[in-house]
Amino acid sequence: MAITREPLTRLRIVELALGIIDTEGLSALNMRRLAAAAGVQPMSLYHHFPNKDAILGAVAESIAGAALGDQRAAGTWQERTRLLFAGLYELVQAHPRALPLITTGVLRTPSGRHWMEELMGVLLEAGFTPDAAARVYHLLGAFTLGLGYAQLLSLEVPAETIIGELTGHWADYPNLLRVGLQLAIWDQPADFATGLDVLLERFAKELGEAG
Amino acid sequence: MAITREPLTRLRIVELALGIIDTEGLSALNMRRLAAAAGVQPMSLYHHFPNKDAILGAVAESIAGAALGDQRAAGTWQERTRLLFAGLYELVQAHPRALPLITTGVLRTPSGRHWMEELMGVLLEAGFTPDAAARVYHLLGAFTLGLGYAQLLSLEVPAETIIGELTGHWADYPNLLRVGLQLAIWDQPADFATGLDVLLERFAKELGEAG
DNA sequence: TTGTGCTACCGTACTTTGTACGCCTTACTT
DNA sequence: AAGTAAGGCGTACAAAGTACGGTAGCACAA
Repeated sequence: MAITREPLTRLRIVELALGIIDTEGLSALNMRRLAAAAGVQPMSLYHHFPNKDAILGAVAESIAGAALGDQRAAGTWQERTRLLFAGLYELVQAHPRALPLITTGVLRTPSGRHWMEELMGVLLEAGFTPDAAARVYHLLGAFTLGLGYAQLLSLEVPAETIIGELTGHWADYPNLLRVGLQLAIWDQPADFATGLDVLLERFAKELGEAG
Repeated sequence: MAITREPLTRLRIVELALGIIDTEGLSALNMRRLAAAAGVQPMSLYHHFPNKDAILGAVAESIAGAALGDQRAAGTWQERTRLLFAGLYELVQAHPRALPLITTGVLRTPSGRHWMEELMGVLLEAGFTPDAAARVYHLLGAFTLGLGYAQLLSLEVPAETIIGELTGHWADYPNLLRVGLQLAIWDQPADFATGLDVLLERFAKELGEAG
């Protein structure tokens, strides 16, 4: 009665990899660790992927597909844009530890390209010039990614660490002391919504003046 | 007549490391490469730093010191805040490839802490509650960092690569096609200024309503 | 002059991680 | 029954961080 383990597939490898990344971080993911999680010898992974990079790419694709899958909403261009970026934000929040992957990979996956195409469609249809549409994408994209990196940072360098480094020096930092733990407590989704609205409003005004 | 090379010092190691990071990227920096650049054997580096991480930390400190050194400006709180973030932005633009270091390290260096203390001083003095001050920092910080990561991305995945991946699929992406190269051409500093202004304006309004 | 100790630097070797290469087993086909 | 392809494995090597124990040159006291 042999122990029959789950068969190794691309999908299973990707799922396990994402699990490791989410719980232990990107740097904890290595081929031996991943193989062990799958109950298999390291070299077996290479039957399904040519190398580690390909696995990371597949992880990015998987994440992107799940969050950016089918975003086709109605409404004003503001509402539709907001929805598109809400999807991106969700992605970034769901897997902050995979962010470096997402940054370099998402827009190069089919789902990512679709998302981008959709966004450009919305903006051009609303009357933005190609130039202005690119600007909207750049600014909102940077803002959204930035929030993701802030999230990642708070995972990798917990507030206690920073506070620990400050003990004994509070006298030098009276204002930091006053703000204190507020720096660690953060209703990020609410702030994301605020920032997005403010920027969108600005773009709307520009559009009105130009159009 | 022996060839006398520059003596190895902490400063020299940091400068060489930053040079390698700036020109070849973080992943190109390893102890053997760094030693070779200094004209020295790898283990000699360990006389000046306990390990590689310490070198990276010193690089972060050096960068932070240069850009956030002494920022003590007069003016309205908006002007002072803008100046502080302009410094951060400058830092991020000057060494985009060192961004991952900066993200985890800058606020943990003396210069970074000073910057933070200064910022909190400006905001609290302006009448923001500690809570609101933290919010300003979070949002503007994420925005600024996000732009930095966008810069890094454009270095690591050049526009030609992405465009190359799209050839043959343009029919599927009519809107992307219309925007085309505009996506790669980006007056980022101008957009940084715009974004910063818009967000600051919003914070000013909130302050007015609350105060 | 000789010993003592300190600073800067180096050689060797071990560990971790990615992966090239080729073998083995299983299951299905003919 | 024999062939064959897919999936899995064992061995081995290269790149990179670094522990450990030197050595060489200099300063200075006895």
